Order: sequence, then C-alpha cells, then structure tokens
Amino acid sequence: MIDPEKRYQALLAKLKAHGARITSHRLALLRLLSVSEDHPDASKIYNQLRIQFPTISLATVYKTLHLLKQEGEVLEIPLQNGAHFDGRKPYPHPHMICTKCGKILDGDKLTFPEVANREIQNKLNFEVANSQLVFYGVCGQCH
Amino acid sequence: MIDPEKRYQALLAKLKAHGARITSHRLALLRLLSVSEDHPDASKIYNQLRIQFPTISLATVYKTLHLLKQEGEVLEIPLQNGAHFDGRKPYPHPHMICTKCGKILDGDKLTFPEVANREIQNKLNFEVANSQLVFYGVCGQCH
DNA sequence: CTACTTGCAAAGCCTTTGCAAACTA
DNA sequence: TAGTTTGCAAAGGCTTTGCAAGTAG
Repeated sequence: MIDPEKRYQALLAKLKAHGARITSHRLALLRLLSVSEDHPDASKIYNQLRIQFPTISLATVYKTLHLLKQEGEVLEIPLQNGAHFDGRKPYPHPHMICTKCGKILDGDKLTFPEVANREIQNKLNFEVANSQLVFYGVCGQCH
Repeated sequence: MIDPEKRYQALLAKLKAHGARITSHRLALLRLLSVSEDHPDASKIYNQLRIQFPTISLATVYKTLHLLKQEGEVLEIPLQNGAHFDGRKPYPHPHMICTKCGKILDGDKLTFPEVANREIQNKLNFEVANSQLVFYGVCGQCH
C-alpha cells in the first residue's frame, strides 16, 4: 500500500529539488495526486481543484502534470478519450479497464510483463524500454 | 504470410455482404490496406490515395475506416499522436514501436498474451475481452 | 526585484458531423 | 429512381501555447 502522506512529501521534495516554485495550486494538485487511486484525467483533477480554488485553470493543471511527468513522478495513461494520470505509482504497469463500470484497476503486482519483455527480446530481437499495456474486460464486481 | 490479393478479396466480399456500395475510392482504400504492412494512419492513407484520386477527402477515409472497423476487418491501434490502422491482421495483437526509426512491428506470433490473460483472470478476477499492448524500445536494425 | 507561474484566449491536432451534390445499384 | 456516399466546411474533444498580469523566493 502507498501512504498518501509519504507520497505527498516525496512529490513535494521532488518539486523543490527541481527548483520549481511552490504555489498553493501545486500543493493542492500534489495532495490530490497522492490520494487518488482512481487514475483521474486532467478534467477531473481540474474540477476537484476548482472546489478549493475556483480560479484555477485547466492549462495550469496540464502544465503542472507535464512538469511532474518530466520529473518521472506521474505516469500518463493514454486512452482513446484522453489521458489519465497515476501520481502514486509513476512507473509503467498494466491497467485493466472495466467496460461496465469504467473502473481502472492497477496490475502493478502482475508478473507477465517480464515474460513479455523476454519473449519480445528473444523472438523479435527488440529491446523493450517501455510499455503501455491496457486490458479491457469485466471486473469481478461487475461480473 | 498474408496474400494481399486474398486479403483484398476478403475485404471486398465483406463490404458487399454488408450491402455497402462499391466505389472507386473504397476499392483503392481496400487495395491499400491489403498491401500495407506499415500500419498507416488516416493521414498517410489519405495522402497515398490522393495520388490516384486528387479529390478524395480525409473525411471519406475516416468514414470508410470506421465502416471496416465495425465489420471487424480493420484493427485500430490508438497511439498518442493519433490512431494507426492494420487491415491485414484485424485481430488484437501486440505492437512494438521502435523509438529510433518509428517502425511498428507486429507481435501476432507471440504467446505471452495468453499468459497475461490467465494471470489477470486468476489474480484479479478480471475477465479480459480485449487488449491494447504497445511496447516501446529499439528494434534489431537500430540496435 | 527577478524569474517563474498563472489565467485567459487562441490555436493545434486528430476525428466526427451536417449537408447538399454526386453517384451506385 | 432511391438511398448511399462524397467533399467541404464546421465543429468537437483534448491538449498546448503565447502573453500580460500576478506571485514566490
């Protein structure tokens, strides 16, 4: 499990180390990311932050997400209808999307990516650096 | 290996069975799809077809691709910078994208997706119906 | 004070849609 | 002829960018 407070501190430390300015909007975004288990998209983050900061703009959300992505602290999950973001587990991992309820499950404990990378290396002579693995189907609750 | 002529005939038969009208633009698009091993995007298809049909529009390309997708005869590969299409192997399969030369390799002979689906089913109780598996890295030629 | 950050509006991409004209069957 | 398909232009959704005003350090 990830401790939201620890994650928040880690994100904050990274921003500071990078020399970025610490604004209230950024702090709120870090807080939101460190708590969110649901892989929000930019628009959802924007709407959440707007509750506390009515003047915040979507552009600021995108800019800050971009910054965190560059620092390797946010994982972008590009889907057909826009990108979703994971600020708790910023390393590539499989995602399972339930086509009934829309939930996005994490597959960070699955071991098949290693099998995949090995097979791709051996059979295709292709050196995998990164991957984007999305599975669509029905989750246990919906089934 | 896929025989382009056979694939072309199969696509054509499917269109006819669907009751769609056979236009010269559609024939040219089918021909192009059945020959293309490089997973073109809509814009590339459009530019190729424009050589022979200078008045064809991008909208027509999208509409015809949509039709073929619905018939299950074209696979859409959604990437960050737009969708690419595979009209030769319209079933889901992994793709390897070389970050040096941009080539998109097919992984339709790889076996790990079965391992993946089984692991996801067993560990997460999630029933996979579909998947979109993209690996980024360096291909043999570029390495 | 200086440089970074913000909000706004505009623009960029890719894709879809509405509609009258053209065309297939 | 009837109904589909086409090209065009406009609009849609998501994301980025330019810039003047605001703010952190």
